[in-house]
Order: sequence, then C-alpha cells, then structure tokens
Amino acid sequence: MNKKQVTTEHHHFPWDHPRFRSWIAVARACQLMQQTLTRELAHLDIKPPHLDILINLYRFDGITQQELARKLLVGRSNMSMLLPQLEKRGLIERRGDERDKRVLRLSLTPAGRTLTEEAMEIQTALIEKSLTGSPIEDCMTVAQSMERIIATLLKEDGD
Amino acid sequence: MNKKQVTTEHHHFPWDHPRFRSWIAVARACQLMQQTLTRELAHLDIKPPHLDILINLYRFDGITQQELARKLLVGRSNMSMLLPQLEKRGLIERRGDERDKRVLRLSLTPAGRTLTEEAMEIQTALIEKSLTGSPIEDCMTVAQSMERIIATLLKEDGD
DNA sequence: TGCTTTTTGTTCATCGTTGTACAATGATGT
DNA sequence: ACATCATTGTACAACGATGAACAAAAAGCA
Repeated sequence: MNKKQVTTEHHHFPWDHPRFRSWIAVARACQLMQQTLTRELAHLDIKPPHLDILINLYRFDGITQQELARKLLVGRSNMSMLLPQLEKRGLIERRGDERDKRVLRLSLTPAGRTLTEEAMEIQTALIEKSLTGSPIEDCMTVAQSMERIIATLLKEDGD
Repeated sequence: MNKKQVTTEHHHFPWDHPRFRSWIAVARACQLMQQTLTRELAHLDIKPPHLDILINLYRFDGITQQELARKLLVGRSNMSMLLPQLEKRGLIERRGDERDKRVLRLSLTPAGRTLTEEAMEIQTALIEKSLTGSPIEDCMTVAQSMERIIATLLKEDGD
C-alpha cells in the first residue's frame, strides 16, 4: 500500500534515481574536501592545484609540462600559468631537454620537496580523518566504482 | 607470507595508503564527470554551475539567494554574479519579498523549467551511463561513505 | 632535401569563484 | 524609541581554468 504506489508515476525526477543521488553525494563530498583542503593548506601559501603539481613532480621527477597536464586532466595553458609561479618561489626547476628543445623537464628543488612533504602530510591526515568512518573494504568498493567511471569517461574522450 | 610484509616499511608514501588512493580516484572521477557534463551541456549554452542553480530552483521554488548559495556550498557573491545572467536570458525570475525587503525570491520561468528538464535529462543519462558498471548496492555503499565524509567535514566547518 | 603535419609551450581574452568591503534592511536589547 | 548587531544582496579586485591562436622544434613523407 505505502510501497511506492507507482500508479501513473512516470515522473521519475532525477533525485529519485539511486545512482543520481549517489553521484550528487560524491560531487558534494569532493567540493567540501577541496574547500577544507584549501583552508588547511593556506598557511603553506599553496592551493590544491599547486599541491597536485608538486605531488606529481615528487613522484615523477623530470616529467614534462605536457605529461603533467595530461595526468592532472587540465590544459597545457594551465601549466604555463602556474609553473612559472612555483619556479619564482624556488619550489621547482624547469630545464630544457637537449634532445628535444621543445620540452621543459620539471623537478623539485630541495625547498620544494620539503614543502611537498609537509603538504602531503596535511592532505593525508585530512583524508584519513574524513574516511575513518568507512571501513577499508568500503573504500575499496568506492575506489573500484570510481575507477570504472574514470575508464568509461576516458574511453569516449579519446575516440 | 604475502599478507603485507611490513618489515621496515615506514616509508608510507601517501599513494600507498588505501584511503588516499581511494580518494584520489574519487577526485579524478569527479573532475572527469564535470568536464564531460560541461561538453554535453554546451549546446544548451549552460554550464554545470548554472544547472546546479536551475535544479535547485526546480525543486525549491521561491528559495532565496542566501539559501541557494548555502545549498550549493558557494559564496553569496557567486549567486549575485550568476543569477542576473540567467534572469537576462529569461530563465529565472527574481521577486522581492514583501515581508523582508532584503531578500529576493527566485523562481523558474516556463522557459527555464523546460530548459532545466532537458538539461537534467542529459545529466541523468550521463550518470546512468557512467555508473552502469557498478551494481546498485555498490552505489549505496559509495553514497553512504560520501554522506559520512560530508557530515564529518560540515561538522567542523560550522564550529 | 624540402614540404607538410604534429607536438610542445606560451599568450591572450573570457569566464567562474572567492573574499572583502559596503549599503540596506531587519532583529535584539536597554 | 534608540543604539547595536546580524542578515541579505551587491560591487570589485584577484586568481584559477579554459580554449583559440601563435611560434618553435621535431617527425613523417615525397
């Protein structure tokens, strides 16, 4: 009786779909996490986009701007705007490749490496704190779902 | 034996933490979804931020700018910039409240309602397509995890 | 070799978002 | 009633992100 009573209910508002509601939650969580991280990184004078760059240079020394942009899912022009800032602050270095004079190879300076480690500490702590409510196996389920989404969206991106 | 073998592994780079990797996947998926949605909404001449506004007006007619900003987790100034655009395009209406002359009550015009329905159709289709790989129960797990994160981050936000 | 195409990075104009300062209105307390 | 404080929306400057147009270098091909 009070099951759902679908009678002529073809209305189907988007927010009645379970997948839609799930995704809205994901988007909200992402937005909030970003804002919180921005606040917690403020005293290091960097923002999430900068941290994304630094972490990738930490992992992949000597990467090019092109590769970096691809990993971050942003345009090359974005890197052209942000990287000179980090370079002026002495956090990174840009050296031209001798084999291919088009590319600039990026690497962290010692100061940059130190700052990156501090920032990663903050980010990791924030993530751990926010996810402690979820058992590891749930996190794995989340990760798998997200990987699938990424694969789906990337597939038709480069078609 | 091949359980984890933690030996002297205190290195613990962030990307070795399962929760960290999970969250990175969430952030990436979110970014990709946003970009894809932007492309698919292009022919309607609106972007995700506009759609967020329209959907909320669709659900909550007569909402104020303040309430809208709070729901969207953005600043009031943001609404002050975007809403006049939508008003000029004849998609929404802003009427002053008579009881409280400070607030502006927002509502969709018929044209706005039509456009919103088209856009929601697109968004719903995109979400369904991206999540068809994940069983509903996984989506529920994801939603629960995200709700917990949202609650955690909101709690210390308004302290 | 010489021509075309691709790749890499920069520049620029445009737009969304933020935070701050501000004006107008309402609510509170004496 | 009056002063004080809070709330709502706006104006403005600063910044990140985007896409298009551009120059330089490399790769592919005749």
